[in-house]
Amino acid sequence: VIRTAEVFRGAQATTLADLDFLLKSRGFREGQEVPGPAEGEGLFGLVVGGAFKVQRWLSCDQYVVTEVLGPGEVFFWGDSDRADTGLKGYPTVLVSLTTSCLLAMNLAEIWPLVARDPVLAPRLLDHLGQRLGRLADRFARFLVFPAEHRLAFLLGLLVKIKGRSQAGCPGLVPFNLTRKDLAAMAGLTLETASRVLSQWEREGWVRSGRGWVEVRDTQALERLCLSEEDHP
Amino acid sequence: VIRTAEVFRGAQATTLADLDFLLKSRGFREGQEVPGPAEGEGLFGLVVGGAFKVQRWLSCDQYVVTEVLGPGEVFFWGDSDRADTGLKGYPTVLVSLTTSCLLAMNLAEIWPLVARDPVLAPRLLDHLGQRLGRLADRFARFLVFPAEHRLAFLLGLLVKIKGRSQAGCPGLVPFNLTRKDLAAMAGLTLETASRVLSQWEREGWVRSGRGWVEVRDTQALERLCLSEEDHP
DNA sequence: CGGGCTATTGAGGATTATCAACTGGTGTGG
DNA sequence: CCACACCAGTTGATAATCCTCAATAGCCCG
Repeated sequence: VIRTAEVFRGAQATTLADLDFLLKSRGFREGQEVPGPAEGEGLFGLVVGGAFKVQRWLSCDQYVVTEVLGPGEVFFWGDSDRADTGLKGYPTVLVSLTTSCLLAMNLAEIWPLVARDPVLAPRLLDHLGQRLGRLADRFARFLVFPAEHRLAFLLGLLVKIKGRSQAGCPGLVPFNLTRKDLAAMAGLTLETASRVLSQWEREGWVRSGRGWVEVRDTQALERLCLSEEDHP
Repeated sequence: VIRTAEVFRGAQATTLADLDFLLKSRGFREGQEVPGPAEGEGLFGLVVGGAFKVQRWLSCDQYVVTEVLGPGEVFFWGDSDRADTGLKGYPTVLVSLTTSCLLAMNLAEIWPLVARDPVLAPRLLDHLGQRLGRLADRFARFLVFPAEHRLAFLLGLLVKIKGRSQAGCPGLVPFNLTRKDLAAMAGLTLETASRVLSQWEREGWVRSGRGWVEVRDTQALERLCLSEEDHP
């Protein structure tokens, strides 16, 4: 399994052997929370199957999903995000969106491997760099553009995550997704998310139900994203 | 200069020598744009002095500032952001906020150094990880919280960047900052940014003028940020 | 069958964008 | 040195978006 991961491709045999030994596989049911690292430690992980949302609590009853990690993606979960950054008292958590599988190890133990294997470091840096770029993109869009654009862009990202449940339905988001989740990812309330989806359903662009969404007209949604960025 | 940078601390002597040879120093006047990498190449850089804004264009007349890089911060500027990600046609640019100095080199040439030096990779990964975490924090806040919170949080970040012009004025943002820039960083229009600042000026919490802002009551602004996240 | 959760829909209101007019400072060129 | 344009900022009126609150319907589970 480790060998097939994009981030580890081309790594030395000894590195792969060490990873084989260190990384522990863990399964998660839908909606289950990934236990965070212990005090003063960190967690390094790789998503093998399924998907996880990175959820940031803003208050006791409100959260925002900052990222969705699909198969092949990696995370560095610092020791409680360091005291000075982040929303104090409300930590970041990882929650599985569907039946998922994860490989995880102590964060501290990855550093010797990174230092020793000349392939690993560039791979991981590139991976993080891409993530930073994508988040900056979403940040810019979601600050400025209206609800329709945000949801359309978000669905465009979500359907690209490959999953088992998509067999035969290419436009189906491959995991459970309530209106509340969608709203938390787009920075909206579930009411507005519901309204936008209802409108799109009337247009015939999507189909949706309790906990699932299927995109039927990808181009229509792409037009909603592009219409506001292109004025040449 | 290279030796004093946090990201390079503890690196091998040969690494530092190589960096010394590869990194070229470049000065920038206020408002000047950093020339991007050539087609198919990339740029690796370290901010030595001053500050730069990472500016993302959304349309021909609107941009958002996704990050502000201060002294000691590093950037990996990919080859035109890769075709599949980002806002097509409107690239990301780096613009200096004040008289600034930068060390830069070809991105491709950093990989051998990273692969060889066991200290460098963990440092850079940690640096990027922190940046990702901070951006996720801003993302969550700015999606959900109102204008006052966003601006207060933003000013809190900006005054922490150390600069020459702050000598004697600890609350002064150490570079030129128009209302338009502030608005672009907070995802607001310059009118609302102006209104909020005027209000704060009446309260005596800030002072501001043409292109500068000084925070006089840090705690008042911190209260504006905290009031909405803590409901225990 | 009832309780809880998800989703839908409506009305009202708060926030913020948009448009517009205006002020004052800065720099430029005659 | 002054007139001028121009830019940054301010302020007001209006409008649009989206949130909040509330009521209701449907689905799943015990």
